Amino acid sequence: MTELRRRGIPDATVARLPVYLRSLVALAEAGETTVSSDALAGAAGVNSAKVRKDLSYLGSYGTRGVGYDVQYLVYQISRELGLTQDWLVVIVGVGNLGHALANYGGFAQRGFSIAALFDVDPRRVGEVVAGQSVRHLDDLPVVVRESGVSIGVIATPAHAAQDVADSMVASGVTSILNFAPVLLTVPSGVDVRKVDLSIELQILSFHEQRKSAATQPPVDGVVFQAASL
Amino acid sequence: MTELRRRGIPDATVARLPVYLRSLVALAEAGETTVSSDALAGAAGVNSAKVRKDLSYLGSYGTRGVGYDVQYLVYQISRELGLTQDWLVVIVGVGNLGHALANYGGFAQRGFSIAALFDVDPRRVGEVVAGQSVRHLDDLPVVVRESGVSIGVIATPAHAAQDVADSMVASGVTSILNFAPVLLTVPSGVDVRKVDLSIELQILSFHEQRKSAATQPPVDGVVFQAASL
DNA sequence: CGAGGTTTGTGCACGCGTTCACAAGGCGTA
DNA sequence: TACGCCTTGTGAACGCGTGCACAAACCTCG
Repeated sequence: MTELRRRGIPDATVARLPVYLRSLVALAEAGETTVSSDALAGAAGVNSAKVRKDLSYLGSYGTRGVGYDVQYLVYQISRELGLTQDWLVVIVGVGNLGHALANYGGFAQRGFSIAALFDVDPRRVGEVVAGQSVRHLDDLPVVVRESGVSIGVIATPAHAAQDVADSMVASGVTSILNFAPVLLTVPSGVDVRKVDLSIELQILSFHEQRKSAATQPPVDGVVFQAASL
Repeated sequence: MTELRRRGIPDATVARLPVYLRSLVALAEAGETTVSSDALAGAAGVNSAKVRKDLSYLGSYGTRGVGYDVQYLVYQISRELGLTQDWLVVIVGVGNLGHALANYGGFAQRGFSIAALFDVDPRRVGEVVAGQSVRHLDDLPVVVRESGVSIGVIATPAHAAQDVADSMVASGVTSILNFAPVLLTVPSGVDVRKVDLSIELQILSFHEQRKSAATQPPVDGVVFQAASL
């Protein structure tokens, strides 16, 4: 922790780097060689000051009066995000979501390789999904250890997620992407990111309700109420 | 705009309310009648001060020295999130992800009903998914208008997403949940939430890289060791 | 070579969210 | 009723992220 000056990249910035990266790749494919912070901001949906400040955390890779070299920036962001190396990923739970994830092209595209797929349902074990034969969850520790898998994706029902996470962590997985609607408990040093479809919809519902409430006055009395659970 | 005191609920709080709700429902099913902010905080994975401050935005629903009534809090949060009414949802794109979303039980469970599924692929139109016959995207405006659909889910490839969003907005959809890896442009008044699997993995990759960088010097010191910390 | 135009990099102020810490208030018991 | 215990509700301080505004730096053109 001595010269970790450059390592102080804010989480908010890290979360935006992949967005910049995607925009930059698109620009590169469109034949653009340089891009200004303003143009990149437009493509990424943020303002230009934020782009410049974010990129400044990586170093001074721009040229005043000109902008940023697209290819070079693609490389620098990729390197910072660790995308210059391949990461091995295991997916546990080959239901509808697991299928979708296994077949999702965006993984391989960014250097994430699916090392193996797992399930506990005997009817699914052996099934071929995305070119891989689904293995039984019991094999997870062996695969993770022997292949050096570091990232695990949990696409199981909620009740199974914690056990799967424990098994992953015990086998050596240090980053987990969790799609199950439960709070995972993991040791410090293990990163967990959560994607919860139901929560996203509920947040939309909140804003949607405010919109309709805005069009008509706030009636005090109990007008109508639906199922209160 | 006079007594809109209660309407100033911070976004960060809104994003946590569904998490509290889920914990509270679980507590209710476990037979708990009251819960302290500390216990709820433990279940939701936050600290108790945050729970109390968040809940205070809804009103003073707790009892000092006792805690919160579980059932009552479930009702209040549900009401605030707009979950006491049913929301109609359309899903566009019935690929792997669309299938997963259509079959995801978490939707109906919280009062979200799938009004219709759409795709443009003639081979998919007519297919029955989750009890619904997939319709052609051309029918979207009619369905949205006639049924009063307010929420749209986009599970299409990136290149089709903006057109779908435009069509949704033109038909009356005012909230969009977007799974396509593109920035959607919509008129003000329309809410968009984005879920991007690839970005989540890249964020994990960033942290994963920092871990490995921390255990060995910048040069080739191949001293690999298991989970420290 | 100098002037003008353009764009980066960043110091600074502002605002939001988090956390602390404690007064206010309810409940049970004697 | 009075006392002690417990938990809420919230004022206030702190820290992080955002956005502004501008100096520094680079390019082009005359």
